[in-house]
Amino acid sequence: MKPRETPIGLLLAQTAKVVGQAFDDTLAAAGGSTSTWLVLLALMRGSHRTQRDLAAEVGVRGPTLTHHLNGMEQAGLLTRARRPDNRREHEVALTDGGRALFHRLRSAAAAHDVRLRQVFDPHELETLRALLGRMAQTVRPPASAGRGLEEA
Amino acid sequence: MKPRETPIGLLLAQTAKVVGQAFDDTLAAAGGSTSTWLVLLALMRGSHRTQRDLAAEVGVRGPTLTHHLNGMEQAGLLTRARRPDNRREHEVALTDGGRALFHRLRSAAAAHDVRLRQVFDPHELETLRALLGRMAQTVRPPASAGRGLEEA
DNA sequence: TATTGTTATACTCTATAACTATA
DNA sequence: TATAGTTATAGAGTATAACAATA
Repeated sequence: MKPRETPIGLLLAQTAKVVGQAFDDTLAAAGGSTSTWLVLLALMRGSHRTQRDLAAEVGVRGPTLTHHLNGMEQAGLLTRARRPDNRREHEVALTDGGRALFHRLRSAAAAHDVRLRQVFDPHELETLRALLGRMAQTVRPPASAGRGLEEA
Repeated sequence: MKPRETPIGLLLAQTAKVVGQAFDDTLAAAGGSTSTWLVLLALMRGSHRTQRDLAAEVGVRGPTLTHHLNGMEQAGLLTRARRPDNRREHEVALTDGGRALFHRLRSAAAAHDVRLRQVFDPHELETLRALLGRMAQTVRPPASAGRGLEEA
């Protein structure tokens, strides 16, 4: 009876749990959270127009984004206003406070990343990136790849 | 201006999110969930005596474990009874239904793992294991390692 | 008193369904 | 009607504080 290796999926899940928790803690200490960080990051990138785009970028559904935006707006991090040219669409704009938090969280996230990187040499880091990238694509084929799993 | 690489922490978080979601879906399709799976796994391992041990093994606090055990007991997956020798401690025992679900989820998890493994050769898999292991230890030093970060 | 576990309560993140406002 | 976003509601997972039971 060979001593079964931990399934790679379980190992990844466990790793993600502790690493993710550590990341949460880091951001919390800087006055934020992972979801706030992801929203701020997407807003700063600016590669969106509608909240739908934004939600997709953050990786959540519309109501979930609305939920986060509500909290962030109340915290004075951003404002929402209907676009004059198409009043269905809402323009989400960061306030100075929002930008300030972004920078603080970015520093915290960067410091966290430095810690993570410290145990890897550049080659390992690249290897890890590549492997994680392939793993992600394994479970989530890049959008327009066709499903072809159950439909054969 | 170099086009900043995605921080490794963020990449790991994103990967974990999609891979974890896929794993959840897999288990849900088999009639379970990740937390149920982790509890079943720990129970089958049997390397615990008290619920405290069990909670630690699963990676949650006491009340969270109680919460899950409540649901699983109601679902007929397990029973709880005070130990005669020390009535403070509760013996958690899987029912036939619990064991059946364990096997079903194990199959589902195994199938999921096969999919994940398909994109890696054995060497890559070993590399990935090693890198993930070191990453986990970076943020969560193995228990009795001493903290020595803020206390220098 | 110390240990084991539960109850009460609450928070975060997420989602679906139904709704409003606009086009 | 179709699209953008919000509201209402719910559920899963987690936690802390206070409690009960047992030793």
